[in-house]
Amino acid sequence: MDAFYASVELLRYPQLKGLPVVIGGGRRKVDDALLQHPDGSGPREPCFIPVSEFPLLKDYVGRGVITTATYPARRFGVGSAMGMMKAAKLCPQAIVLPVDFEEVRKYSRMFKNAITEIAPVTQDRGVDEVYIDFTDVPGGQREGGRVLARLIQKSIFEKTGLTCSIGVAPNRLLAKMASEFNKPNGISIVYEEDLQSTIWPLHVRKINGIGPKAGEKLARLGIETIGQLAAQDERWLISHFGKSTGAWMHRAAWGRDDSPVVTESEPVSISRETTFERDLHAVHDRAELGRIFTALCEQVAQDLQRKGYAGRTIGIKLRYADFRGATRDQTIAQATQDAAMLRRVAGQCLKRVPLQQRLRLLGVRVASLVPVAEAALHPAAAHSPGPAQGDTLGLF
DNA sequence: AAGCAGAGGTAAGGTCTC
DNA sequence: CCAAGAGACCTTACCTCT
Repeated sequence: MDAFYASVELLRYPQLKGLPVVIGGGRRKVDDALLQHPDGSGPREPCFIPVSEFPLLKDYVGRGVITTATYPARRFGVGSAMGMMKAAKLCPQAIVLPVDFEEVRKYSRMFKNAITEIAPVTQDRGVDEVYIDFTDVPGGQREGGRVLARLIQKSIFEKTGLTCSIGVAPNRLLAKMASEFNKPNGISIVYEEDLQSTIWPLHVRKINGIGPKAGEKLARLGIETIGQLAAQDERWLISHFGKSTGAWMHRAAWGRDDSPVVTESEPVSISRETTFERDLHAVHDRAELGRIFTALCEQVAQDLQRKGYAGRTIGIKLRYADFRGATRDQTIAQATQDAAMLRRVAGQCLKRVPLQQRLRLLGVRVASLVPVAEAALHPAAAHSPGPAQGDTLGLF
């Protein structure tokens, strides 16, 4: 989907079309003040709110990053994952809106439903992306897939008012790259024969899976383009990147990918984490950290119950003020989805980590998940959470 | 008794993606 | 004075069992 989070907001506030808008930053839901009449006469229609009343990036205070920027904002150099303060310097006049996850999920379901009505074999890749298997869709091979891609774009637009970009290729690896070639609202077809002409000139970072670290390491080895990567001996790549990654890199550079479109999958872990508004100290801010910690455990427990899972491996994650991180986890005998149990075990994990430095982030994670069928029928069973956890939380 | 190989689990850290 | 949140997967190390 094109600038998904931002495009969803533009449906609600069409007066912002064509303007630089960024989504991200705060933890707020919808900006309540915006939706109320300044004279206090009650709520008003979002589409009638004058552009001049929207909050601007230059007035933003606090932590956070950009989740999505509209294309007009991107022309100022603003983009996903950029710190808000840096973005404010590049484009102070941009309008800022918080993420509305509920709304985003609603449109995510809508566009995915539009796709599966046409092509039933799909694999989720987050809220705004899917892989689609064209193989057995009637007409899926016409014009290399362009006809079907156009049909899908049309259906998504009719049902949601949103645009997307589609890449069609013999496998997922190449399709993903192809989808980047014609944004926004574009279609790109890549054939096997296009490997040398279209793929090899691209930078290695365009391969889905080669991130900043591998990109840097390849650069240090004198490899910039995918073609140069393809020219390397597989054994040499393995010697530098390990058996699995090295072999994969070699295959990827040659456009080879036989991974299937996986339609169903079980989650591996469920977690919640939060960055504090200011860095907190385990001793000095003990009470506040304790509250946040408990709330995280309760949220994870709620997520587990809602999704019907229990887990045996309970862990914490923290980030110090200097951005170094640490994780600890512990596996227990019996899978749980109980907030008090999570808090007890996570509290034990916390004791195993140095807490002299201030913290900026705390997270709670549950893994080794097992489905719990009854969870939906008996949510939050009212059994006693056990004795107070005061001692296990002594550090807080 | 000591050594080794392979499988599987646990733990910690890191990388990558949207 | 910066750098979110959720989740998947990989590597390495260590331990246990066979």
